Amino acid sequence: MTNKLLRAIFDQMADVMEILGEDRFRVNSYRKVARLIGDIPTDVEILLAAGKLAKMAGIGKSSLAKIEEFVKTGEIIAHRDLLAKIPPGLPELLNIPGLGPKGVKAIYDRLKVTNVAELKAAIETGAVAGLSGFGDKKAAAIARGIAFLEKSTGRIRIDQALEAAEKVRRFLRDVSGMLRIRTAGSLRRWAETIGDVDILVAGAGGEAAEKVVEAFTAADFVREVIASGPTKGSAMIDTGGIGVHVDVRVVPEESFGAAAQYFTGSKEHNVRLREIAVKAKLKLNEYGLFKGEKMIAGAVEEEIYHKLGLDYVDPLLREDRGEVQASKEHRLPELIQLGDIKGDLHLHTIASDGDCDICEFVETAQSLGYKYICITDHSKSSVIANGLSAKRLAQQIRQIRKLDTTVKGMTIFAGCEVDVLADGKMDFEDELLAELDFVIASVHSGMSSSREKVTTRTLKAMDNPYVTCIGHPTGRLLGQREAMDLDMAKVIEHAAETHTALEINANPWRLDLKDTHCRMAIEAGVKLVIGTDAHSANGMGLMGFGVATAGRGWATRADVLNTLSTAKLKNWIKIKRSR
DNA sequence: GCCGTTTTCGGCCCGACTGTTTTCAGTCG
Repeated sequence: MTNKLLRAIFDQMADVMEILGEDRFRVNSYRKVARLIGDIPTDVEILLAAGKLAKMAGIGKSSLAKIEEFVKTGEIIAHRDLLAKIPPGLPELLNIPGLGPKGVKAIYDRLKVTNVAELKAAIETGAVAGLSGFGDKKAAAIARGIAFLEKSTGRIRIDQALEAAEKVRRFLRDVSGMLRIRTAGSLRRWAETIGDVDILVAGAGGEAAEKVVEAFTAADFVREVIASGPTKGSAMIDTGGIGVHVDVRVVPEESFGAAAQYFTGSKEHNVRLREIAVKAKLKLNEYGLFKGEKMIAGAVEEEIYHKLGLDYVDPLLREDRGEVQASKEHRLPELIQLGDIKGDLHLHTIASDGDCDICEFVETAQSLGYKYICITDHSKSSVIANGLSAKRLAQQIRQIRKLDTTVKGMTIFAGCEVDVLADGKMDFEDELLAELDFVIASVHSGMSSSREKVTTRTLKAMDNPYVTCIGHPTGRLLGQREAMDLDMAKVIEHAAETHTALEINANPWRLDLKDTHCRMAIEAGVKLVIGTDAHSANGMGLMGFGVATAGRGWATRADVLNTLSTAKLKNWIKIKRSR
C-alpha cells in the first residue's frame, strides 16, 4: 500500500514542479523514483529496513531521505510545500491531451484558471483562444481533450487492443506500396492494459508512404482523425463498440528493425539503449543506429542490440526492470513459450457455469497437442456459478475416471476450483479433496476486506495439504474491480513454505498474478500454473495471454508447472500431500 | 535529482506533428 501511495506522491511532486517550470531533468528524476517504487512488489518499508532501497539505481540521497521521512511520519514536508504553491485542481489539468505543463502554467498565470470546470468556461468565452501562443485551433483541441477525458475509460484490455490492431492490419494489407506490417508499442510487449495501438508499416518512401497514411485516416472504421502527416497517422477507431486510439507509422524498409525497436519501447527501455549508444559515440533513433553519418544497423531489430554489445531482448522484458544490464551480462532468461505448455488445469464445464462438456475440452486439448487437462468446476458456495455439491463432485470424479480410461494419449485430471471460505477453510471436507488430483483454492467473496483479513485467509488456504494452487490470487478484474489488498510478500513466502503453486489466470480480464508478482514468486522459488479459466472450448485459446504474462515476469519453462510431463506433474503434486 | 573505467561538475534520448509563428515552442510517444 505504501508503494502505491509513495508513487502517487512522487508523481504529484513531479507534476507540480513541471507546472512551476523547474528543471526538467530534476522533474524526470522524481518521475523515475515514482516508477521504480510503483514497480517493486515488495513493501518499501521492508526494502528500506534491509538497506536495499539505497542501492537501487535512480534512488539517490534526497529521494531516500524523503522515503524514510514518509515511512516514519506518514508524510513528506517537501510534498506538502509543493502542493501549497499551486491550487489543488491544477495538476489534473495535465491529464488533458494536448495540454502540457507550459499550457497549464499559462492559463493559470494569465486567466486564473485552477480546475477543469473553470478551463471549460474559459474556452467557451474565448479567453483561451485569445491568449498569445494559443488560438482557435489550440482551444478547440483542448476542448476535445477534455471531452475525450470525460468519456474515456482509460486504458483498454489487451484482447480489445488485439482486436483493433487486427482490424487495422487487415485493412492495411490491401493498401498498395506497403511491404511489411507489425504491431509495436505496449501491445507487442503484451502489457496488461494498452493506452494506444501502434502499427508499423514498412513501405516505399515519399508518396507511397503518404498514401498509406491517407488510406488509414480515410478508412470507414475511423471515428476521428487526431493527426495526419507524411509518415504518421493517428486516429480513434471504432471496434467492438469502443473507441481505440491507433497510430500508424510508415518507415523505409531499411529502417524497419530500428523503427520496430523504437516504437515497441518501453520509453524507459529505449532511454537506456540510447544512453549506451551515446557512450559508444553512436546515435540511435527510429531510422537506425548511426556512427557519424553512417548507418551501422537498422533493417533488423536484433542487429541494433548486437551492435550495442547487447543480447537481443525479448519485447516482453523491455520495461527497464534490469533487462538491459542482464543482456549486457548475457544472463537474460530463456523465456517460456506457448509451445512449452502441456496442458490446461483450470476449466469449467456445464456442470457449474461453463458452456461445454468435458468431451469438448478433451477434443480441443487434443487439437492443441496437450498431454493433460484438469476439470475444475466451482464448489458449492459459489451458488451463482452453480457450484457443485459434494455429491455432484463425487459423481463427476467417477465420470472423469471412467472417461480417462477411454481417451488415448492424454490424461484427464479430476479437480475443483474450491472456494476459500471467510475463515480460510475450504468449501469441501478434506476427505473429498483427497479424492481429487488437483485443487485450486480461490477467494470469490469478501475481496474488499482488510489487508490482514484477505492475507490471513489466503495463507490459511495454503496450509490445507490438498490445495495445489491458489487461483487468481488477487481477484482483480482489469478496469472493473480492484485487486485484493494482499500482502504479496507473505503470500509468496508461504507458498514456498507449503509447496503451493500460484496461478497465472490467463483470462485477459484477470492476468492474475501479474508480471511483477510472477517475478517475485519465481525469485522465491515458487512454481506457477498458467490456467485459462475457460468456460468454453474457445476459452482454452486464451493460454497465450498467460504465457506472455509469465514471460513478462521473466519465467522460464522450469518455473511453470503445466510445462511438466504428466508423470512429473503428478510427482510434484504428491510432494505436498506426503509431507 | 542522479550519476561517474573519460566526469564529484556537468551532463542527462530523439524526432514527428501541430499550431502559432514567420523560425519555433509545446506536446507526445
